[in-house]
Amino acid sequence: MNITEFAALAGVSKSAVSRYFNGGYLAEDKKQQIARAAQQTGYHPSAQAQTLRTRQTRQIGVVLPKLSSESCARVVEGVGSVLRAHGYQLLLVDTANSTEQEVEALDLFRHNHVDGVIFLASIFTPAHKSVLERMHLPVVVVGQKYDGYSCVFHDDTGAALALTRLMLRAGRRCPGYLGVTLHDHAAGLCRRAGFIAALKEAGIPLRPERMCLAQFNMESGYEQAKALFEKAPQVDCLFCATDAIALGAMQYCREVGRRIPAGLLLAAVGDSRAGQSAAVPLTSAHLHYRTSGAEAAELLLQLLHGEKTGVRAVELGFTVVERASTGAPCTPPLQW
Amino acid sequence: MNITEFAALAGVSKSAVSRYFNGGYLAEDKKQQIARAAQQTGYHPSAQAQTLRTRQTRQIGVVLPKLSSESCARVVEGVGSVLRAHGYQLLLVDTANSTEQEVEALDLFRHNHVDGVIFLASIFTPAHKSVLERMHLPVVVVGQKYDGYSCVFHDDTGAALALTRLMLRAGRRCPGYLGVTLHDHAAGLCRRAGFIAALKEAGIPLRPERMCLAQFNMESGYEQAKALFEKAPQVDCLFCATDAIALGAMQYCREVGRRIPAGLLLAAVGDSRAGQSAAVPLTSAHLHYRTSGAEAAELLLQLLHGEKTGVRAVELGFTVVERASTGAPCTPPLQW
DNA sequence: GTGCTGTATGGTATCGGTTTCATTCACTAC
DNA sequence: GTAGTGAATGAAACCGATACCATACAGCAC
Repeated sequence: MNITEFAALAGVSKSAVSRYFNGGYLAEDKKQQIARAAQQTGYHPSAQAQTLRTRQTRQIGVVLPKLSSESCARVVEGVGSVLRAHGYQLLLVDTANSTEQEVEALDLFRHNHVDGVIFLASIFTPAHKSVLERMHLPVVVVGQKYDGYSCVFHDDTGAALALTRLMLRAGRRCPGYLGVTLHDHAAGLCRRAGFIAALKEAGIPLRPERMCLAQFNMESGYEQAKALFEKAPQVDCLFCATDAIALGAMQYCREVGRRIPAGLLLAAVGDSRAGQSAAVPLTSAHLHYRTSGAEAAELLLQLLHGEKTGVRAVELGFTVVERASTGAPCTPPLQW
Repeated sequence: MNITEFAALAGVSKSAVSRYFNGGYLAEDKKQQIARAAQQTGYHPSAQAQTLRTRQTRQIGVVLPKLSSESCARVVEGVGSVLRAHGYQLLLVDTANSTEQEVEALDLFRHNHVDGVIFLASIFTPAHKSVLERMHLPVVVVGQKYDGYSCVFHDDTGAALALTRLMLRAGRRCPGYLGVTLHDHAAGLCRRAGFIAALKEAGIPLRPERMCLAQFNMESGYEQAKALFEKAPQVDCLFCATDAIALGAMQYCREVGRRIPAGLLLAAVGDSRAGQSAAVPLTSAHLHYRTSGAEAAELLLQLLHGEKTGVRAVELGFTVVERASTGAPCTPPLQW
């Protein structure tokens, strides 16, 4: 059933029907006629035809590295809750941590004419830069600050600083570091910077042999913890860039009999559910991922509605949740 | 740039351009002309206009209860990987566990003319039935068997049976049960049935005071574990419908000093990351969620391509991963 | 009565493609 | 030579809406 048929059935013109659904001058009796007919037939205007004419899809593209990562999923939850409330739908692409697929997905959205894009960023390459520039669409970058674009990001440096500081203030003097690739600006570079700042603040020299890089998973955390402790057994507190890495390290400690927190303090970023109920509940910085998703959506809505706010960068804070892995008495888990 | 302009620029007719992109009789020299022009201008046909004419959106609607649930995220990963390989995009709706929103989302997809729908089902109400019937689209239900529709589901009964059996064979005789609402056919009804079957098999009478219902989260698991042990302190092994519930129970045991596995064997369904690195690594049934997502996508593709396979129900197996919570020596975590 | 404003109306062009159709042409078969 | 076939072509109809436009009418001020 299309608008022409429906209009005939309702005994009015196409224009009247269009005005009924979109607002516009329309006599009361016609409104009622159309309402009745719509009730009976279940007629609904075709979203595609509307899109073709209005050039609005009311769809937002979301590009993310890994959906099964708890943090990503929370960001998307936040994005979705806000956008759906405003009548937008989410077109999701999980790029499985592949830079190539990321660029491909952004390009797809460019052609597919979504109304806007939310990009959960990890690593920025020149290819990203290029595709983002060609994209004549509102874009909001989440998780990193990226000049020239609206972004929502976290205080990764501050979180790492606070956690490391916490461990140093507990009297430890041989801090270790398990991070991720420095190409990842937020999780790699910033968190490392925070760690280093804490050392500097405490007057502790930086020792490269106490720092290792891991992948974003528990297995890699295990491997790198092993490598770290073989090189630097004297490490007495350990900052990890992600909860998963810390859990790998915890597993290693469990196996070799190193006690936490007695022999090693452990802290990480992410505040995942796995960290909460870990062997030794994990001290972690809560990064408010759901909030950053929601905030990104709000920013995008502003761009979409053409409010003259322009490009804005929003930095969100963090909450350090102290648990047993840094010697805190075990507290009830943070409410999600 | 639209097809008319582009055709003029390339020095061919609209029809030729259309045939170039869709296949059809076209002279070699024209093909090359068009290819060259496309290269230069970056022209791409409008997806919306194509959709209007062809009535194909190449988008698949996915309805799910909670994205930040690890199992849901994995299913969606599986769905996405298969569908994207076939040129389909995912339109995601997270219904936040609300039945109302679920029905609303399905209705939205019906009007929005996605090519098909994948529905991660939890609870079926008459409203679901009604909206699914009106939906003249291919639908695949994931997580539950639902007559008349293609489904992919897990052997929930078998998994619960196997886990409970495992604990009983270890010599325990007072099994407890922490489940979820029976309105949830798979996680509620089937897993309870498996638990009961194991008791029957072992000749152990069913004791209602040893069975409690919880919500799908750790906090509720904690509360219900407390309730359970206050009613039935003699319980010496506990089956939980989900990992999160088991982790709540574990937390309670930790607080009251009940030892696992010495004082209580604990097993659940889901094999989450949190369970793997829990205080006592959790024995759990791995349900192959990613696979079920992929399988559902394949089923949907068959329906979309009109292969005369008709409605099919696919049941997937499970893998019991024995860990310390049932007394197994701790094994390395299952590769995801 | 005239001019102006705001409400109401339906016809028609338009969005950007695909598909049908009639036609032409080259080639083969008889 | 003629009929038949398949390749190639571009004009035009079509998909289902919205937006513009010209027009009409009622109410009010002057």
